[in-house]
Amino acid sequence: MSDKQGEKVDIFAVAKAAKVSISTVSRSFNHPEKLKPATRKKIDKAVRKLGYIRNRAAQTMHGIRSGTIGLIVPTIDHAIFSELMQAFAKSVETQGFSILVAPHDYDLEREYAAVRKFLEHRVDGIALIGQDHSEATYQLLDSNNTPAISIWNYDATSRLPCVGADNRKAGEMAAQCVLEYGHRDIGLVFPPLSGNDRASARFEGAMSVLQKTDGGFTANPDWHIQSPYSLSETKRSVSSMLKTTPRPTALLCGNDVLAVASIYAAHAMGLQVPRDVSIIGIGDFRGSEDMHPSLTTVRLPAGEIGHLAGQHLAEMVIGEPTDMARINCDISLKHRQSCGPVPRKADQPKQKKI
Amino acid sequence: MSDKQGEKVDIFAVAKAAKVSISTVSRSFNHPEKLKPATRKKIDKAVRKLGYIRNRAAQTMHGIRSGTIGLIVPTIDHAIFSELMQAFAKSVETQGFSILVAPHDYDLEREYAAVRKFLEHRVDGIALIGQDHSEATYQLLDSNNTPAISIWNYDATSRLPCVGADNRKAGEMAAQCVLEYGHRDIGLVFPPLSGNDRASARFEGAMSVLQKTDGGFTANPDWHIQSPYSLSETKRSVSSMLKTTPRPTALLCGNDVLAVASIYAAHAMGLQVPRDVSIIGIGDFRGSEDMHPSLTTVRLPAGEIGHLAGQHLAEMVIGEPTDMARINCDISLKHRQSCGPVPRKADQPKQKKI
DNA sequence: AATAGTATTGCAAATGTTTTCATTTTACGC
DNA sequence: GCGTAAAATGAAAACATTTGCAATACTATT
Repeated sequence: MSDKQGEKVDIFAVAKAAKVSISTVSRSFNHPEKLKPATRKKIDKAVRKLGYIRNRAAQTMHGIRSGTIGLIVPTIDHAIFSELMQAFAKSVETQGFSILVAPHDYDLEREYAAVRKFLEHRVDGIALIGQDHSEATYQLLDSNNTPAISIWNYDATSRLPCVGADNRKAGEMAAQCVLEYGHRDIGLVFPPLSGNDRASARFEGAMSVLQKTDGGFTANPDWHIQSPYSLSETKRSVSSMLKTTPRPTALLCGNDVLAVASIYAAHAMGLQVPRDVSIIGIGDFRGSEDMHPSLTTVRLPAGEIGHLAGQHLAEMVIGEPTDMARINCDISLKHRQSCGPVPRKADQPKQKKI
Repeated sequence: MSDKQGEKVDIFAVAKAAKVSISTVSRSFNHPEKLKPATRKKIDKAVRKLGYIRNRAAQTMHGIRSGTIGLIVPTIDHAIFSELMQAFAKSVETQGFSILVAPHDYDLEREYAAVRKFLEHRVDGIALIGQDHSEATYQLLDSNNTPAISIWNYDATSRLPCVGADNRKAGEMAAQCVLEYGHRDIGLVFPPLSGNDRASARFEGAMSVLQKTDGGFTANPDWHIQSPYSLSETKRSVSSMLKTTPRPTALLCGNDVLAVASIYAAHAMGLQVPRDVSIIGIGDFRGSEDMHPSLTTVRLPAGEIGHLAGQHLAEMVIGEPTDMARINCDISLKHRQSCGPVPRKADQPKQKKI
């Protein structure tokens, strides 16, 4: 394979070894069809002999694309973004791009910093999660005419093109589902809403449906938990909620992680799901279907969203400046085992309301 | 903030706007202390007015570091690598690097391709998972004197510096644990071993301990499953293993995903864990501790490994060429609920215990 | 064999920075 | 106010490529 690397091996070294000019070497990479086959072969040989590797930085300087796309996520360490990232990465990779990744820990200042840094690297495109971004971030993107896309939340009025699902509707569907099972004593388990338009939209959707229920939804403040994406913390707070008397007969969770934690919390205190308490999530993360009991949830197709987003952004980068597109991916209620009808009165620990 | 972007805004534009030379502008970024405060202020103003963003590609061409580090993982979409990636990303980020990520789907050819691509981008360092890589990959790394590190598996004879845990020992500890609970009828649930030195090492470790058990470990071929990282498939095959008569009294799983799937499989067929069957994993993924029953497992500190690896690689990039280091992170057995003593004989097929 | 036409190849300018070295400006002691 | 050292700035080369244009080498046609 490669030779000693004592000398730096650049396009000049290759040219010299192949006894051609550097222009010809360059062409052999960028327009191989313009070379005489014999020349191409000579160059290939020299490249292999020297172990030459092209320098994209030098190419980038010519206004040629850098071949990188930036993906900025709240956190890498979360099932839902993992699935998204994987699909996104694969999809842009097939178009020849590499991806730069940065987590910002739900901090919009850090998100801005990440965008800036990526622009310094001259990424060809940038993908952000959701629509909650600082004004500075939006302006930076605007003024730099770097293609950008927002992933995960569909919003017909988004400032950036977006590929995502309707999180409000997801909240509505989840609420609808528990109502249809007859529940009225419903606990809410959501992540912190600020700076997180996905969670906010779900919450609003759920509340709007619940509040116009005439059967009388009980909005008990004790039954409304705000919990971070952490199984253990969520378990703790859900446990204490389930210890109230009476306790809610159903838990509507802002995402599947919280729902899974809720199920564990219920199990740990000896309650059966859904016999004693029904639990519904939003997301349909990897594993939600296979757990026991399997989790009833509103499916948001993370893989599909990631794939489409990647494809779309790549097109924006490569293709003509198309008009701004917004893609709304279908969501669907997955009826599984964790939701069931309201427990009979006798089953409850003490009396139930009305 | 920024002005109209009609004209390209480069260092010349800034220089002109600030009425200084480009050298001065460049210095204001790289050696600000060498500028007269007044000049610095003028330049800052021009930068802000024009919305200038430095071009790292141009810097990189000067042999200056690109400020990127490549991380190549088997898959992004897997809890264990997520945690690792997050820690790694944060750790190199504090040193000012951005990270390029590529998944290779357990395909060493694709891993090679990813390394090549990253080298074209002139990454300052490369991190790979484990020690199983193609010869071509190793040679490429060698000849390019780009700092590289191998993460996740500690191996005293590794070709690259490594930061990881002793996977063989993890296998031994898991085996030791189930033996100490008295189990002899032990089922094995592992991922495919080829091209995966982590899983192979665990398997070998486990087998070596089991085979020198004099109580008589039963190596039943029906009780040895090879299953991909998929809850549903694993559930299926574990279910059928648990239907054999007699069935194993304990399941030793190559990682926590498989262990969790095994627990779900057991639950789904009405078995209790650990009353009817004990289950142990390896990894201690996020969630393993909080599930119900909590998973007994050998903890591999993914976060710590990722953090140390990032720190170490950054040092290799920035600092003097230090001698090759290998870091072995501690692992520990987490005794939790999913493992217990062997069920009394009477309990096995029908009868309930006590 | 000469000519036109075309397929290859080479030259040199351009890309956006950093840095060395030379030059100019400033400050300070007398 | 002058000389000198130190501080600040500028000019130009260097970095590794791509590409438009010019030059050269073929091919086919007469």
